Amino acid sequence: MQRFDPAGIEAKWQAAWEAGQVFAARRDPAKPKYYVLEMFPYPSGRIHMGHVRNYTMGDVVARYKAAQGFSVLHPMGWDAFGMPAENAAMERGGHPRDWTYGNIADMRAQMKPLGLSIDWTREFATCDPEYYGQQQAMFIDMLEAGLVYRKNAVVNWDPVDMTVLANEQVIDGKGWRSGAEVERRELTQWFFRISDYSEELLEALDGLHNWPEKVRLMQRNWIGKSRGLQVAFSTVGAPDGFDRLEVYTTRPDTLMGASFAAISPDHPLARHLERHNPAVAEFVAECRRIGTSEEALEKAEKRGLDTGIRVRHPFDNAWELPVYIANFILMDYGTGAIFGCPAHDQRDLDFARKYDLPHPDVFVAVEGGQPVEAEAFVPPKTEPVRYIRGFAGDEVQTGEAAVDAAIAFCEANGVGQGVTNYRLRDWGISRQRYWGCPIPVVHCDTCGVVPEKKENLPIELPYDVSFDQPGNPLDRHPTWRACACPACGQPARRETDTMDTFVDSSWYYARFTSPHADTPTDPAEADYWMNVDQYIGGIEHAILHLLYSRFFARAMHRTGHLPAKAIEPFDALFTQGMVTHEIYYQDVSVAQVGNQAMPAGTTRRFYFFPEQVEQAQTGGFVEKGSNLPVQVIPAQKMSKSKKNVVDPVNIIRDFGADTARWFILSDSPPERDVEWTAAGAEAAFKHLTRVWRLASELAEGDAPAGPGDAALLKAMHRAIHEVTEAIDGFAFNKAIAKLYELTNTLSKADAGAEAKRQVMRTLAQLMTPMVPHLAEEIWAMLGGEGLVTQATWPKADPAMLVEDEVVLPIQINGKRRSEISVPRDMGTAEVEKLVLADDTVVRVLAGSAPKKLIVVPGRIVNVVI
RNA sequence: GUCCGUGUGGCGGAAUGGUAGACGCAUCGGCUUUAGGUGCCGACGCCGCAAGGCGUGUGGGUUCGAAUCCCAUCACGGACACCA
Repeated sequence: MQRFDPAGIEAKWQAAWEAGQVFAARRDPAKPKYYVLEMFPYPSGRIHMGHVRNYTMGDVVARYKAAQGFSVLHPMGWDAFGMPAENAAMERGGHPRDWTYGNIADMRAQMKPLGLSIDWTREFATCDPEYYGQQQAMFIDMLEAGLVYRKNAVVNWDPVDMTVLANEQVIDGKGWRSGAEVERRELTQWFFRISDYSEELLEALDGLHNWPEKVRLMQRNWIGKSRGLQVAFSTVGAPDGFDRLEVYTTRPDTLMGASFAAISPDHPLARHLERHNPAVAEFVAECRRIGTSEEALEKAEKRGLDTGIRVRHPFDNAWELPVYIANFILMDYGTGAIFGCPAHDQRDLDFARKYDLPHPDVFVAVEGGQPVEAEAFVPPKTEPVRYIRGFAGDEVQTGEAAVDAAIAFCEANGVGQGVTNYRLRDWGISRQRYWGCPIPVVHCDTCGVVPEKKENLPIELPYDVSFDQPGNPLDRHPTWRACACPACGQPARRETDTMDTFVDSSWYYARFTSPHADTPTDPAEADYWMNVDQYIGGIEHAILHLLYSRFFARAMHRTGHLPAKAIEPFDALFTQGMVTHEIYYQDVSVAQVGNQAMPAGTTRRFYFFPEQVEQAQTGGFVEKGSNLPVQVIPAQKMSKSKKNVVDPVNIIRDFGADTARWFILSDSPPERDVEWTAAGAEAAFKHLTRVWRLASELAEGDAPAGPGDAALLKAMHRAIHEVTEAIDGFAFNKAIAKLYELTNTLSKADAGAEAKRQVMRTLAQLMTPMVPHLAEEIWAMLGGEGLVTQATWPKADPAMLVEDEVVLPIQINGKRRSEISVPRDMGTAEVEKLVLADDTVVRVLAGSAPKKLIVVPGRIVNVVI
């Protein structure tokens, strides 16, 4: 007999699919459509197991929907702009464009052997001028629609490299290359008015029923709608023009517990003081060294500087509070100024302790008033508390009601007004980098900032740039900046900032519907294919990418590039877990590092790739060859620096794509992390080999009927039902478990060859979404018609799914002690009679009657004694 | 620090208010094979000779009944706006 030969089988069937153009998406008004999309990859150069997992899941859905009669769109492209290409150019020479397109070619070649049902004719990269030219056109439309504007914003500035740093490039407040202390610097930048859509983006979340609840919750918190009070404090001893300080608070009920006010280092008052007071200048400069990320600000030690300025409490002119500049106040949230209530806010309390400020209580717990000691008393907003310094005397209220009352009271007394505030900030898209989509505007001395004419698009990146010095090569280019003003025709200069790569990925899903149209989208195509019916990707994109895409779809609708139904572009979202692997290492003692002697006991850690180690007889792992033991760290996300990576190319070479697909789907639920293990991959291969062998044997057998035909067919219908249900519910691991069961049942069945062949063909159909090559091979072996890829999904016969007898477990006080077998539809009274006659029940009751007898028909019985 | 998740045998997991551990891996026993890191058959949560008891991170609660719902707590992971 022949051997199972995945390499031969896979090449053969991929060629057959290609020849039949089986995966070309066709607009067919007679059919329902289904658009499956996986988050497109960044072309780093190699595919990794995370890609294999993501695209295999999408492929299961795409193939399953096609079998159910949908006209399926399943495209692939490349998120191709970004910093790694520039870093590669700086480190190894070469050009970002060559590096990127080279990587795309490599990755496409690595991906194709997976046998994904992708329509490759729609492929594009975001760095194709054809793509980013349309993006520039939309930028101009958005500018004209008032969705784009310029304002000053802070960036991380590396004073040695003289370049802007991404947050990722700031490590412990220092530039990653230069090691210099990072400064904050203000630049004029381009922004999208996403905050205009705060309320709409928030409300529309309620309609996204097929998104994970956790993602909707994260977006809700990110948008951060809050109702609060904006209140003006009058100042004492402030410079001219600063006689009032506007403060925003979400807890106006604690206004009577104020003990200080604090402003952001970027607040106009701080800016003013900075110019006139060296102590303030020094402190503010120190604050700016923390960087721009919210995370860094929150984690930094809370510090403040007393400005000497005082503000009067709005309810008591004689009550003065000191004004601090504090490093933890964000200029972008509220008014950039707060009042501190240490008694009821932990951060304020820490601050008050540090600077020896009072902390008067406003409320106490209803039962047993608790004084503020080590911790601030912060009850949830819904818990009632007794106000001891409220606006209306002693009263018991929840925080929520007290906030409303406080706002009403302040408004009535002319002290401030209730305002709704959002945490969501406008989207800054300017990047001072080369490898991105040029922002299509022109700076003219006469006309100011003018959008480029659409007929001049795309504004293409120049190829002749150098990366031998830091900063944006577009700024240094000898000729690229020079252009004519689109308004007056006089000599003018191009904008040299490029767009955030998140812009590129905010509309690629729409472009896939008409990838080569000479407008951003083709209305007929977009109308047919949108929305994405199922979007699949990593949870790390839960907020930014998905929120930006939701905004961008609305902007595209407003500028006429998408139909109204597409303003929520992703009908269903699935967030997959990561692929992890154990880490192998040895700690080796070293006497010296470089030419420096190290103290005794100093060790260096060396990591090993999985293929460099093997399991020893003792159960531990050893390095191949040397047989020296290696230590093992439990599985973590695959990462090159820890060498816990497995190259999909090697797995496909050794076992075939079907094995890689089968294993990565089988071992964990899709939303959770999956650990790649060599043993698991081998087991998957063995199972597929077994299925193939079973099919080969059946292909040759004769066809007498057998006594077990009926039972086998019943098992088949049950499997059809269960596998279909599991795939619908994105439970691919369960679908595979059911396929194992059917395989086992089939191989042991006491049935005739004809029935077995029928079940094997159905098994092949059910396996098609996961292991399409093996399924085609079996289908062909057993005389299936055409390609199994194009066969209609099998249907379970409902009559075959019902069991006549059911086993009812009998619990005694909730613990299972016995069971009875009864006809499926037996009445409760009769079941009770049988239960009370059960040996175990009789013995335990010992003559007395049960306190209660609960019968859940068809499920369970509980006897309470 | 803030927001959001996850936690079940030796391991991945199944069961989402009703028999905890489906299915797979590992392990152990048996059979086949010239041989096998092959194939097939069987056992397999923990304690216990057994009867039986215990058991879903930890502590409490709701319920006839809790892995599942609620409260608290611990551990691990993701996001934090210029990584993609």
